[in-house]
Amino acid sequence: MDKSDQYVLERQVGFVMRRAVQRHIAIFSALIPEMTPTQFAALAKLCELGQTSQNELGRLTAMDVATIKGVVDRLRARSLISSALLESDKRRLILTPTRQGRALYRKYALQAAEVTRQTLAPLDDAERRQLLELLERLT
Amino acid sequence: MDKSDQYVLERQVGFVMRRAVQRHIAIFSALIPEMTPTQFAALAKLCELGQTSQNELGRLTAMDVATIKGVVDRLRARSLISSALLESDKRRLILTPTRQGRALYRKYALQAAEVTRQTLAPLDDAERRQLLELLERLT
DNA sequence: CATATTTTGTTTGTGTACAAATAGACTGTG
DNA sequence: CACAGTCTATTTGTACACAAACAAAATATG
Repeated sequence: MDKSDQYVLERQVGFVMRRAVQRHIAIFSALIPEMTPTQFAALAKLCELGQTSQNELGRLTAMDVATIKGVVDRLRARSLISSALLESDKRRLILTPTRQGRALYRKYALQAAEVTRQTLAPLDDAERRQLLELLERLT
Repeated sequence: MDKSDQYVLERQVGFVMRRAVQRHIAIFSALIPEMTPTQFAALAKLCELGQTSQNELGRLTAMDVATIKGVVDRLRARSLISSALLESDKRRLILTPTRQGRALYRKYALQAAEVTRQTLAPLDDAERRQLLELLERLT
């Protein structure tokens, strides 16, 4: 038996997750064409907190420093968030959602929950809970 | 109650899957630093088939035309695959793994299966099967 | 057989995602 | 106080990922 018989692409978690993510993103952009999942995650977390540093926002949304910078730059370019250096610690870039940012978040919060619902539509309630629980344990 | 109460980032499938994928990719690149998961998927599928067109390889590995082109270009630049126009249908770019490509695939096939094992390590056997089954149904 | 349609591939542009290098600001300890 | 180490942010470079527009080749259909 060949060593490579152990490996079947379609049975690898990485491949299956990648496809599930692709479908999820397609559903997201159909329901919320105005922004990407990543941008919405950052905006949502910032609205929830009211205010944080760019670095902490990155940690809370699971984005590394370079990634969160790009996301923040694009949100700021659209006037959805504003930024200012913190006086008491000049390393920190403090972010705040603007009025438009908060409005956009409110506008899409229900839609965003609907994205999760549609993504999980092929599963029943118990299966949905199980999937989320299992995925969380992979973290 | 605020509309946005419906939305908690940490409970959205998209967010949880994204983090699970991040961990998976970290495990992959620790065990197989020589190539990316995407490159390995393309090489593996091509070795399995022996030969296909770029377009079909993209479909089988769930990559769109622009993505598979980039992946193929990089694999070819490393002499892991070769390409030639098909005489009987000059639209098609037929890909074949080189000897080095096949050798590299054989070298890492077991490791790639191990990546899946380590990724699923927090789960027991029944849970692993369940997770894969549930994820597949989201496709 | 002529042309409308489909298929394959390329190109361009935008947006994650992460590693590694750099710089400036803070903190802790001697 | 000095300064080594840490933290925050930026920059650069590479690699997916997908939409949209395009060109060339093949196929279908009238």
